[in-house]
Amino acid sequence: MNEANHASLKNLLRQAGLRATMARVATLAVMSQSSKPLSHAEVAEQLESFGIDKATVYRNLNDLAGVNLLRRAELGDHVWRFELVNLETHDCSPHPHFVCVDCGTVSCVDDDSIKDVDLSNDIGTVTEVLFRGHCNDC
Amino acid sequence: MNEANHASLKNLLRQAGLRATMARVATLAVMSQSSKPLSHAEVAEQLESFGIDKATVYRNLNDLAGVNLLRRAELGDHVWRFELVNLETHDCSPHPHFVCVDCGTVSCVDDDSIKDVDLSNDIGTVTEVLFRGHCNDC
DNA sequence: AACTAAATGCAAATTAATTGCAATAGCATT
DNA sequence: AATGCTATTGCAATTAATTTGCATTTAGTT
Repeated sequence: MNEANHASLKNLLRQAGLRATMARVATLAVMSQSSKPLSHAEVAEQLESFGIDKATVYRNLNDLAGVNLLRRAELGDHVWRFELVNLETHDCSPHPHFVCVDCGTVSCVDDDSIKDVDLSNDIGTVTEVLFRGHCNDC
Repeated sequence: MNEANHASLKNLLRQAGLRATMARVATLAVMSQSSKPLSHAEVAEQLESFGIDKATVYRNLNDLAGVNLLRRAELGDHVWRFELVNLETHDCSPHPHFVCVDCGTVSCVDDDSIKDVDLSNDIGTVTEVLFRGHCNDC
């Protein structure tokens, strides 16, 4: 990570009302480099090599989700996953996810054809759309 | 529970390819008397007074879900909930489900407009479509 | 009634997530 | 740059949900 990014991540944290600690900047950095939602454990694994404790990672992921820098999602496998909220658009609206039942990998589904679905049922208000199946790698 | 019910629950189990044990019949009986999805713990609590161990309840709930007598759902609070599948009305062909994160009730979504979605992504093969949200009653 | 595989009870193990507390590190202020 | 206050961290221990190992029991068959 370069200086500029580091500084901007610190600013993001401060603007959100959190102290810009090394562990939080590192957590945000990991999250911003991932294209898919990550579990607590996956983030912790990456950060433990920097000497950051997993309890700290857990607390920080929750803290960051608490100020809407991250989105916390439960994709049906009993593991919390986090993904970076789009910082430019600050678009907190969730998008569909695809969970592979074989390998557990989670992908974001950005296909526009799927987005309309959200509104087309008469049972209630849909807040989350989840697809399960076998990913192309499995 | 009367004789007739008891016998029919046993038949249900045998037809599904499971042994009709006392613990399983009792589990099905509890489930069939509930109008809401129940957690493992809630079912276990009721059955422990009959001397049925909670590990057995956990195993049986999963077994029953495995043969589609129950449906297992996850509402976002990290607790599995089980619901009796309505045998008369539940169409076993795959269709989307809607889970209310407030009351836990699972509804079948039959809206045709949703069915095409399954094929329209390029991440993998979708086998299950799940919507989460707030139902009209909540 | 006897047999055999499946199911059970009990206890212990896993896994994910959280918490208590003393030590440490941000950051505002001097 | 040093000071002080509080939030944050590291570490270990805990909780909660779920699962597993294994000896014993039981359902369904012969």
